[in-house]
Amino acid sequence: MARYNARESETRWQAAWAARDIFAAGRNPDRPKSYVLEMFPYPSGRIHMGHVRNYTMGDVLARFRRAQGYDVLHPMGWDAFGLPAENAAREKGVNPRDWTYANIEAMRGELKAMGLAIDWSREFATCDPGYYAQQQKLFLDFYRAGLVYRAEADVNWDPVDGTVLANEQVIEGRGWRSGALVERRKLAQWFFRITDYSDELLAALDHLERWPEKVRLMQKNWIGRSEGLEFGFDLSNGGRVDVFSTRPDTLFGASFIALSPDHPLTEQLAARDPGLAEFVAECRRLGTAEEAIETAEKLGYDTHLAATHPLDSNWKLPVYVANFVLMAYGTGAIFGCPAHDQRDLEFARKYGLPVLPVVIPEGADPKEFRVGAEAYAGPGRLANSRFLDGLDVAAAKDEVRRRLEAAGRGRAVVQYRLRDWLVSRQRYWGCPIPMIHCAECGIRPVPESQLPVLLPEDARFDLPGNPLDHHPTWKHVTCPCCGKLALRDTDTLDTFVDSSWYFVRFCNTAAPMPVDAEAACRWLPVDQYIGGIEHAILHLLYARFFTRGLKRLGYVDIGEPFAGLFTQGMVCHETYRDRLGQWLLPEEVEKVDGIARRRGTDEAVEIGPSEKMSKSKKNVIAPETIIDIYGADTIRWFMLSDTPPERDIEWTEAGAEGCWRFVQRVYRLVTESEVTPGAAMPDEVSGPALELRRASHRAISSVTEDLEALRFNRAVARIYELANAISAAPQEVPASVRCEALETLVKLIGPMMPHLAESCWEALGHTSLIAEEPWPVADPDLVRADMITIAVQVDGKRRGEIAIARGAEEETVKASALALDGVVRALAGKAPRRIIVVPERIVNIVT
RNA sequence: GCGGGCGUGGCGAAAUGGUAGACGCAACGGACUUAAAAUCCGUAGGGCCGAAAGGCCUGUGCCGGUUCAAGUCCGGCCGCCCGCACCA
Repeated sequence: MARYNARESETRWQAAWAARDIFAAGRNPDRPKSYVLEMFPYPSGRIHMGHVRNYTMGDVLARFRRAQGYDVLHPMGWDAFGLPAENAAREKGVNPRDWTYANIEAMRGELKAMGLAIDWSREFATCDPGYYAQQQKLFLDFYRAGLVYRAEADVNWDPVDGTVLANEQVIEGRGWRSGALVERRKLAQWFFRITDYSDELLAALDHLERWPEKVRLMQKNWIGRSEGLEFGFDLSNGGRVDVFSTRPDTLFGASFIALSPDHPLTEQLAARDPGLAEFVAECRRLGTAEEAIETAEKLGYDTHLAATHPLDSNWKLPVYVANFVLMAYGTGAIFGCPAHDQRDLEFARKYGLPVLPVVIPEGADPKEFRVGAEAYAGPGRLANSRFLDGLDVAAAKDEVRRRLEAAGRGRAVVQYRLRDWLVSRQRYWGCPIPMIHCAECGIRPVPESQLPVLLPEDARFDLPGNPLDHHPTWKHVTCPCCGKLALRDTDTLDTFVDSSWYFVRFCNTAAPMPVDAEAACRWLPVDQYIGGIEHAILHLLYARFFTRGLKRLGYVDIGEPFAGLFTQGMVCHETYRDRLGQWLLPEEVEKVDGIARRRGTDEAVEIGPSEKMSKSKKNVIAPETIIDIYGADTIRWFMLSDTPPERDIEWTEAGAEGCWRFVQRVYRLVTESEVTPGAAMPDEVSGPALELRRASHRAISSVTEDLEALRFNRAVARIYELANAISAAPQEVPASVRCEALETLVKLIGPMMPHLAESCWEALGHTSLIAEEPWPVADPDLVRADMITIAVQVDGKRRGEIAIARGAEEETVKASALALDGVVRALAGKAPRRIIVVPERIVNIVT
């Protein structure tokens, strides 16, 4: 029996593709283009199953498009800057650069073993000086265009590691590595002015039709647009405080003013009020951890200031500092209307403040309506509000706005939750920010002639803090303006900057400027982007912003970077624990008759639920191991089979074996069939031969449709059906028909199991590469059968089926349906009242 | 709390309002084999009747509705998952 040798075949075909360089993009400028991209990996050292799933999907699409006649760009690169390299340097004494490039080397080998149809000539790493040099140029362009600025900001400062931490790296108020309590520090930092595009980033979401609804929604919420009124209250100390409200209609229900603990006025007051200073300190200790917020009591501190109601100068409101008011949103101060805001209600109840309903639900009596434990946030008519009484909410909002605007005390504003993007990082392994700080001239960009600002290779990692900052010489430069001694900016850019334009650079990785306009025009936007949902906001929003910046600068002429987005599910596996509750690796466990034991012992192992593969739970399978055992095509087939691509998939040994068996089965089908390549198809085929031809063309039709829609699991099922039809075809089927079926099968598996397909194609007598063969086209006459089987129902219950010619007369259909035994029995002599015939679908006889 | 998604055999899942469970995994029976592996053939939602052929009932989380016809559409529950969350 012929055995398929995956290892030998895969090496051989990978070499054959490389020798002919068939995956190079841009070789067919006359063809339509297709840019297929998967989110590039961080070079951690090894590829994992998530990568395999992601890159398999992208590869199938890239190969499918190529076969369909597109000029395909399908590149690969490395998101290579970032903290892990620096940590490795601190912990193991290696150079971050050496560590990173060694990882890239290892991972490139693993990716190549997957047989990906990638144009490797375009490969780059974001830590290549050739890339980050261009990024520095872009940073300066953005700076000159007003899209970059420097400002003081509160940041998470880890006093032990001496660096700023991202929010995600602060766990319960402590640095994730050092365990030290994180401090809030005000530091001067660089920002990208993403909020310039708040409205546009929001509005354009509606046109991203090939993006998952979920991602668009998440971005929408993140941008968080709300319309309201900003207006001021005069204070008894002669000052004034501005508030923002989306409910100015409830202004006559106001009971108090609340300032954020971080409000400038709070700071000013705290300087002379130790009680307030203590209160502010306590608020900061509580922190912003989600759990703390959820359970924290509404706390306030009475400043004993009085605020004058803007619509009634005799009305005074108490001014509190409250722990629930965020400086980051609106103006950092609110007016509290307890009757119509749950949070304000809780606060009012605690401090004995009035709760006056001013919006009365339709049908309720304004005199009777009371607010209990729940604030009323619904629609209604205004009451207890003087000239607003009787108006609905919208009209009341308008009226308050009109009056406050007329009085010069307020204005309609649109608030966004989105904040500018802080890109400074006090770290070594990133793109240096090309700025110079001069005592005389201030902050000056590094002149372009002096770009790139390269990272020093002799940094030390044995000290806490930023290695660039305590490098003995690197930061000392002369000012480009006055020539006096000055200092480099020692911060590096957030690595999300690197990934915000890498897909643009792929269009021409050798361009002496950041973007080769002609190449960008040819390839952009990315037609299909594939990656994990975890980037739904950060990376995908930053890239959308960056594209707009690039457009403003004239580098690109597209509105959106990614025309199509697909977010794939995670790869999961069962978890295992020993008697002591310690996690076990899958290879430490063996299962006999469904009972799990520690391999080589009789120690019972507890099988836990299937969860995302993670090092901490040890439920990981190394792709390399699977490729070694079964080959790349098996692992690729697994990733595409059974589970819809957007859902989580569970890796199982049995499933992998099943895939491997199918690989062997296809190979056997091809090599054990007697086929005569090129034999002429008989003019007339009928019976089983016709059925097989139909099966082939149906498969072409449905697999094509499924791949277009990225429904890989359905495409796989259709391919199984074809394989089953070929197996089941009787001897008498002519070799030409069998050959057509086999060639179809091989072409259809081509994008999914490319090595197996090449071997089979060769076995069928071809000397060409299937990777260069066009995608098959279905004959519509063969896709639609002449004879069809339709179900016959009586009163909606299935009672039989009839085989009938397609396009048969309705009367004929009715007659055959009524003649069925089952129908006669079910009717039991009753006359049908109505017979519904849906052509080619169903007959329903209603009594 | 707000927003979104999902709920179908032992499991992963299919199903333009039109034969529910395609296809795969696991399972079971058989063939081949000294034996095993591999392979091939067959069975299979649940229940009942029948020697069999076959027939009947029931079935897509629960309750109701629309329709000749509902896994699919509408209303109301229940459960699970994800995202956001003191956003004024």
